[in-house]
Amino acid sequence: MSYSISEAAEKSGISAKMIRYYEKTGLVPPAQRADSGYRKYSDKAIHRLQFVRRARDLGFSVKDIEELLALWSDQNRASADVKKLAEGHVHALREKMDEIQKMVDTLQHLIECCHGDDRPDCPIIENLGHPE
Amino acid sequence: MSYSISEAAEKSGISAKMIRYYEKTGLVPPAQRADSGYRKYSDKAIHRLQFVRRARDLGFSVKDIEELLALWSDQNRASADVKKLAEGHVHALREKMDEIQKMVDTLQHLIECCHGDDRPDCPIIENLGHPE
DNA sequence: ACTTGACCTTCCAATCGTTGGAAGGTTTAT
DNA sequence: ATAAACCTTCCAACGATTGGAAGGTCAAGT
Repeated sequence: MSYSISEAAEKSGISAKMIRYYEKTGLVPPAQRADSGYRKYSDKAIHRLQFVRRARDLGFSVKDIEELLALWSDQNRASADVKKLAEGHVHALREKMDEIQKMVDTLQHLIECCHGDDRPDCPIIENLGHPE
Repeated sequence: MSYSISEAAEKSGISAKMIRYYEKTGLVPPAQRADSGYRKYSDKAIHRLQFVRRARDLGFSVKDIEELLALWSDQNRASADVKKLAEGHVHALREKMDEIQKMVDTLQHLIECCHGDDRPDCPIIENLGHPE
């Protein structure tokens, strides 16, 4: 049994556009083709796409996913390698969160200080103009 | 007194590349020019760049900064308009944080379940392959 | 006066992940 | 036969930033 690209898109949650893009950039192997030139996808190929989708949902970069796919299909992998990759990613995510948290803290403080009425006086604008 | 683009970059914390880009896209008005064609920046122009820098540090998009700059130079602004803009931005930041937090939670759980040794068994890879 | 190095200019390309559209071919159903 | 719903490739845009190439200008040292 094999599926068209739009069926593969539906089953994997990755748009047809992105499936073609992932193929072009080598993240997934070239799809088989029907006589018409249409791509067709086996269950295995779709499973691979689902793996990619899941990894992207967890925020992994395409580059990371390349490594994850290699580890996935490597029966002799060391789980330590997977763990290291995941830990690095979590670390990056935490840094991004901290960064955003700092922004939110600052903004929230300014927002609370702003009366938010018709008058022009505004601690938010003032802070942007003259941060201390 | 006026400054070169690299001096403006140093004083504002925005790279010369980006200053030119901001000018091209209309975020900041075209800089004055010396006879040589070199851009020159007044204290006021640099102040404007600092405003932009500060707003970007708080994560505002260039589009938002356009509005903030307009409000900044509008003596008749309503602080409510500034507040609304800031609140919208904080809301978006919080959503992004929540998204990342969910990723971190999932990943952290998987990482804790992974023994991380030479053996191939790995709950992280398994989850990517068969999420439940 | 001349050279050197540090600056400046514009223009074009790449990054990352994704979406959009155009122009054209194929399949499917009426 | 025809229309709708697919599919193909190719090219462009998003947002913010960086990089480089090719060439002009400035300031200092000799």
